Amino acid sequence: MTDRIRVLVVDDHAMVRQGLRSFLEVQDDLEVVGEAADGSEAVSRAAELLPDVVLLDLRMPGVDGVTALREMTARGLPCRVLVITSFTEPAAVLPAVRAGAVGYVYKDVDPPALAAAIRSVHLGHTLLHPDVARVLSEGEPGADPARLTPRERQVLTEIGRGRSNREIARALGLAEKTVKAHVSAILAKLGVQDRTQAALYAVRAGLA
Amino acid sequence: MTDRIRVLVVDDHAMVRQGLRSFLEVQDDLEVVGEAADGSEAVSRAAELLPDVVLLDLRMPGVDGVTALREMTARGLPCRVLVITSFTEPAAVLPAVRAGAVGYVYKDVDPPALAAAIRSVHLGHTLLHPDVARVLSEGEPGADPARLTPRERQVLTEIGRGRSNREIARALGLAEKTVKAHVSAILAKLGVQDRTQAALYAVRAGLA
DNA sequence: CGGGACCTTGGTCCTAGGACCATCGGACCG
DNA sequence: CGGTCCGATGGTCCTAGGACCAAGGTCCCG
Repeated sequence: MTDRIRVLVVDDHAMVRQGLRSFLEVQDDLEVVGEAADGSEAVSRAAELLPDVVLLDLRMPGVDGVTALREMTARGLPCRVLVITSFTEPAAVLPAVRAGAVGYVYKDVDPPALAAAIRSVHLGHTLLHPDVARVLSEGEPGADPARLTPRERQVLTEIGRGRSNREIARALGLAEKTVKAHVSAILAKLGVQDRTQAALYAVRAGLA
Repeated sequence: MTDRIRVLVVDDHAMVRQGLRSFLEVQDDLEVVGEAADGSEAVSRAAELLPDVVLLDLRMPGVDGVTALREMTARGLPCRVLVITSFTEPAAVLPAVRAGAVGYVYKDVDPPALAAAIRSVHLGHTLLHPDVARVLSEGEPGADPARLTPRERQVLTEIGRGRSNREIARALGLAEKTVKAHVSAILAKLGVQDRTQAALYAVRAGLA
C-alpha cells in the first residue's frame, strides 16, 4: 500500500505516546511519522512533517492542546486534528472543536476503534458526541475557557491544582504581582467570585 | 539472567498499559507478566501471577486502586506496590500508602527513572515524597471524609460549591465564626492548605 | 505606522480567610 | 457521675487574596 495515513502523536506522557504508537503501527494503513510532548512542539512538528492526522492531547504543560490547535489552524496546516481526552464534559472539548478539531476520542478507546476514528477523520468526517454537537449548534457562549489568553489558561490550570499565587509564580517563573493580575483577569472573564470557584471551574472544564 | 523482576501493570487505559509495557520490556531485568484494567482484576491477577512488583493506577472505574491495594494487603499477597499517579497533593496518595503502597511515581516519569523505581522497591526500599513522609510520620490520619463530623461534611460540601464563609453561614443558619472554626478543623483533618484545596478534595470525594 | 491585545511588573489599599485561643451547653459512654 | 466529643460562638491577629490603578515592552494587524 503506497498511501498510508500519516499520524503525528501529541501527548506529554511518553508512556502514552509509546502506547499509541504501538496501537497504530500494527495497522497496515497507518504510520506514526512523529511525536510531540507539548503544544509548541506539536505545532512545529506538524508544520515540518505535514501529517494527515494529528492525535492531540489537550492537557500539557507549557503550550496546551487548544492553543496549539489554534496555532495550527492559523497557519493553515492541512492536518485533521483528532483530540484524545480523558474528559467527559462538553466544556473540555468545546474549545478544541471551536479551534478546529474535527473530533475526539477518549483515552480508553480500544485500538480498532482508534484506528477507525483516524480513518474516518482522514476521509473528511467529523466525530462529535451528540451533546457536543448540540451545544455547538445552540451557540452556547458560556464561561468559555477559550476566551482566556494562553497565559491565563496556564494560571487557571495551576489554580485548578490548588496552588497559591506564590506557588504559581514559582511554577511559571513569574512575579507574584503578575500572577495576581492574571488571576483578577481570569475571575472577571469566567464570571466567578474567587479562586475557589475558578478552581472548580477549571476542573469541570478539564483544565486541571 | 535468570531472576528478572516480574511486574504486573494496572491501568484502565490500554494505551497507558501498552506504553508501560514498551518501557519496561527493553530492560533486561524486568518482565511484564500481566496487565489489569481495574482494581478487581488487579487483585485477581496479582493472586494468580504473584508478581514481584505491581504498578498501580489509583483512578479506575469500578474498584479503584486504593480499594484493590487494601484487598491485596488483606490477602497477604507478597508483591510490592508502586503507585502510578497524576496527582500532586499528598492527599491523593496518602490513602494508598497507608493501604500498603511502598511508593509512587508520577505518570510523566521517564523510562530509566521508572525502571530504577521498580528495582528500588523490589529491593525493599520505600519511595515517598518528603511531604508525604512527613504527614505519615505526624500520624495525620489523612484525607478521609469519613473522619469529618456530620457538620464538617456539610460545611465541606458548601466549600465544594465555591461558597464563602458568609454564604455558608447563611445557608446553614450559623454564625460566620462558627463556620470559620469548622473550616479550620476541616483543613486540618484533610491535610490541605486552604479552602481551594478543600473544595477540590470535596469534588474528588464526591461531596460536591 | 499606529492601535490594540497580551504579558509583565509595581504600588496602594481593603477584606476575607484562617490560625490560635478561649468558653459553654448537650449528648453519650465507661 | 465525670470525661470526652461535638457544635456553637467570640476575640485577636496576621497574611493571602484581590481590586484598582498605572506603566512599559512586544507582537500583530489594519
